[in-house]
Amino acid sequence: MDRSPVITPGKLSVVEGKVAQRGLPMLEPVRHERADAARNRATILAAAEVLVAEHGAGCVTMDQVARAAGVGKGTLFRHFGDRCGLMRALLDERERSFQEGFIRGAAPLGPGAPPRERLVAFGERMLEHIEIQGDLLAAAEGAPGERLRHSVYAAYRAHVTVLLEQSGYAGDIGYVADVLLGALTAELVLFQRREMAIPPDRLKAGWAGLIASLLGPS
Amino acid sequence: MDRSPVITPGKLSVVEGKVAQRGLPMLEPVRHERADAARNRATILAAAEVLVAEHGAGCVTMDQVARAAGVGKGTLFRHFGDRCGLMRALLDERERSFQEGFIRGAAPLGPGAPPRERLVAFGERMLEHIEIQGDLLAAAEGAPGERLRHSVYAAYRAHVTVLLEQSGYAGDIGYVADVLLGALTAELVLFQRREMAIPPDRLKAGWAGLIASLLGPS
DNA sequence: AAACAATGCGGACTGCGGTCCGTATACGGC
DNA sequence: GCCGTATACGGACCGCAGTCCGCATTGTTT
Repeated sequence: MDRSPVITPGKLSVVEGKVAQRGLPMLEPVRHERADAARNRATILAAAEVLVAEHGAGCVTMDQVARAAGVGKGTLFRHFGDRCGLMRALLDERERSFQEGFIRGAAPLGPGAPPRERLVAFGERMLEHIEIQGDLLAAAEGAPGERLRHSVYAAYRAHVTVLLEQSGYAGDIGYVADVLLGALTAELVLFQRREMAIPPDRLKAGWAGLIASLLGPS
Repeated sequence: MDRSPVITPGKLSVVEGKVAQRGLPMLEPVRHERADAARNRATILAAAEVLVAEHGAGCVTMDQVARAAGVGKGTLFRHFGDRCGLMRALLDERERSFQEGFIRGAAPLGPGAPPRERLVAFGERMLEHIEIQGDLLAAAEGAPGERLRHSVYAAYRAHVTVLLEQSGYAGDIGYVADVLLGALTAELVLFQRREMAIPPDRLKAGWAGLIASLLGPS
């Protein structure tokens, strides 16, 4: 797990400015992905996409993907680390446009609207996202807590934190952000939708009501 | 999975009054556990307890438990269904006394105190519970959503729902109950404690503040 | 006590995620 | 074009959760 660098180059061609979990900034030299590797990654993603569309994200095994893509299993794991990594890669594009929406998109989701409304819009948008990508999101969840460690979560958390702050929320903002994001978990939402048969509108209303209760009368 | 009834008899000797998920009440005849089976269950639990204490809940395999208990693997799965079932069984006793605490115990956790205070006390107690049983709780979590399906969750949910209602909360009580319980998940709390190094006091304060914000000035 | 279901037992077996390492291939330097 | 090395590839291999099914034990009935 430490031996092979597994760079997962999404689109970075320069040193990623990221800092490892409480570690030192990584100033490693840029390592270039080989041409065949890039080709293989694309092939694998394409094959995986088809299989997932066909059988559902939960029923696709890594061997199936490898065989369908015509590559060895090792290649697959080299590129994506583990099963969840592959699923996340499949989500990636849509996730990215989703993030664009609330960072630079139009109000009320994007900047421009008052923070409370943005918060409500964020939740509603996320619920729709889960509605569509539910299976994939569920399949992308790995061991307990992994979700929280990932950069996607950090982005959501930062967003919610800022909005809470701008709303003038008085309590422990970081804490509340985590709790609020818990309401928008694929695990919970899929349960509410499928097992408790709660309609999307009620979830959205519930979210809006929650925000309203929290931030008090404005 | 359907073939063998797997009754998991904790202490019930009469028909369990439970109702299956939106199903009909189960009026099946009482089947009682054979003597050797009961003996084996106890042996297994004892062995598992030792192993978990020794190596941590996450590092104990089912084969290890089986070998240590001197039984076959099949027996183990027959009794507990799956790995999580075994972990839950280990938690069971402590969980039960925990539940006793807020159902029939002394105020402010138990009845007698105003519902808001009971809610705060409930969260604080749960945080302590996670502090102590964290590893086991994490190991007991299975596939995403399984937690929510279990009767323990139903009990917590019912409790929180009632308290919210008694507090005169105006919004969607069921929804808010689920969200609040999300704040008391082993997954989240262990992450906050271990990876974000948030001290217990801040979590308790965060919870209390959250309740206060939600229910407004009293 | 004998015979018969019902229930429980054990451990070989399967399928899957993930690793390892000997071999093949692409790329930079000459 | 040729060579050396960093990089990537493949698939045999491992450990673990969970299943299956022939055999053993229990306790019940007559």
